[in-house]
Amino acid sequence: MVAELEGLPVGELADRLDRLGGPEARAPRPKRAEGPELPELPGAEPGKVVLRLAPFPSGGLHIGNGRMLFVNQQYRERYRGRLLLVFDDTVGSEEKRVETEFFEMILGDLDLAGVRPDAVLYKSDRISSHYPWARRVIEKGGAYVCRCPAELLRENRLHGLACPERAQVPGETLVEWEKMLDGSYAPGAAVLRLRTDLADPDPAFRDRVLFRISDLDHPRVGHRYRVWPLLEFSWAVDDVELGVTHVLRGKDLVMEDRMERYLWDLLGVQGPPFLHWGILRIREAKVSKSKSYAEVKSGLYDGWADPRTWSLRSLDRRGIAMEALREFTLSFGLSLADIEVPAETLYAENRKRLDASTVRRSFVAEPVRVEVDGYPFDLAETTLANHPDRPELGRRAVTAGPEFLLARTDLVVHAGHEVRLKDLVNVRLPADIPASGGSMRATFTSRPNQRLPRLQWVGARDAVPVDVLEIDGSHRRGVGEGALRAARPREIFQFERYGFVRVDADVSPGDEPVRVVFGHA
RNA sequence: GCUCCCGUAGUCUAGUCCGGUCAAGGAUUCGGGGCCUUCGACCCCGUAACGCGGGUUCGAAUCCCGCCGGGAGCACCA
Repeated sequence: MVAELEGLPVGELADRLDRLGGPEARAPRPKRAEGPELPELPGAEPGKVVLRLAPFPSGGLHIGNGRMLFVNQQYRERYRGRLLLVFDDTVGSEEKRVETEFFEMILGDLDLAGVRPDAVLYKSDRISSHYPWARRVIEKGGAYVCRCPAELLRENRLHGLACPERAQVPGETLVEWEKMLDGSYAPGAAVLRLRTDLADPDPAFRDRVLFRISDLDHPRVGHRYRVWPLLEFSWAVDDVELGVTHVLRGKDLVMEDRMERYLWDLLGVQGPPFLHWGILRIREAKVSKSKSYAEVKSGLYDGWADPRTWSLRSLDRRGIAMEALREFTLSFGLSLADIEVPAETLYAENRKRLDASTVRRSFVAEPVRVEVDGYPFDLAETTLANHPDRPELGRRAVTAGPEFLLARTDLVVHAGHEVRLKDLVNVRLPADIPASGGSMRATFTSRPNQRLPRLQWVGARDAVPVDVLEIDGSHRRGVGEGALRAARPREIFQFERYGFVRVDADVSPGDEPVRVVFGHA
């Protein structure tokens, strides 16, 4: 019997089942719900969770930082925990410098994102408390002072070779460590290295550097310290001293987990567990932080809110709600896979929020002037609904014909055919369409609504120039209906058949052109 | 090269730890239809996936082995 059934197509099997047990045997399967949002944190107790955000102040926050922001925020809310903002402002390097303006900027970005930390701390204030930990590690024989040049150190690490100083006993190391601190060594002349295992299969983990000497001027603490901890060591200290209960960070930092744990084991202290997520990229956002930085600094970009930066503030400027960004970001869970997502997914999330509440306006890009012969005199003006499905959003009066501005691209597509000026009248277009900025004539045909291609129009007598800043940083010139003269800063509109736009924050009523930023279709 | 991580439809994701209820769910995209005087929204329908090869098992997306593919790390940056 079984053998007979095997190999039958599914449909056939279903038929036989129906004959055997009827519909009862094939009850519709219950729909499974969507999965839970984020997994529980190991050992998390409500009210006792302490999380930390650790941005490096070398630029504004961008869309890629969103995951760190919203995941931490989400858990903080779930467990009613504390969220510490700890600026990871050790000196950095020549290429990666701490800059004063970014402390304020990041605070602003967090506020924009709706993330309000319970405390704001600076790593640069905590350096002196890292020194005793260094001593303890040295005393345990866990570290040595290495005077190899950086390149040699790197080379040796790759080949698993020890440098002569690796043989130091703690007493000797302590002496050398003091010399590092008292200025006997120049920057680059000596470092404190962890003693792991040079045969460790992971070359990245072999005798990593714990402290180095730098005399870069720090914007907050100046030259107060010349011996600076590296990220892994500083967090091994601070995650414990600040009472952090869970470390949630991107998987680019997994090796740092191992470093922290190694140090904790060495010193016999207990540290928090780590959770990671993979790298999230937006397909359209080829964000290179250093490129954005350079372009903003050089003035090529329109500041940190330039759409090309994909910074949080640029998304806000485009009318993308941080709440939509949060939903979007959280929808990826804590997957460790590296993913690339089209921006459309974010736009879809935003559109859901915007569509119902956003009023419609008429806008035409790169217009051609069209005079309609035989246009009805009584239709010099009309009123239009602010929203097609929501009468409660009201109506506005608009100036109509006989002179219109229409998009050249629309005209070209329908040249020689009859079209409908949306919500107004039907006209026949000639075969020849002039360049944008030119003028032409069309012929009125009828008034009733017909199933004709619909064209967006702006009445020429009351048109207002509009400048749309596009996502690629270019500016598109066009005209909008007169009602846009009253546009308020940061107001969001849907330009019908064009997309959602947001009025720039520094626009005053009456400004021409009206400057708006394109959000998405 | 070495180490670690990851491979479910076009793109994300749920399911994988604890094998059967997965004839694989959701989102987005795409296609078709409906409705509305937007190419938008909404409603309905549809296309479409367990990387490959072995093994264990009555039974594998799930466990084991091998391969292939992708990513990250190997800084005196964070």
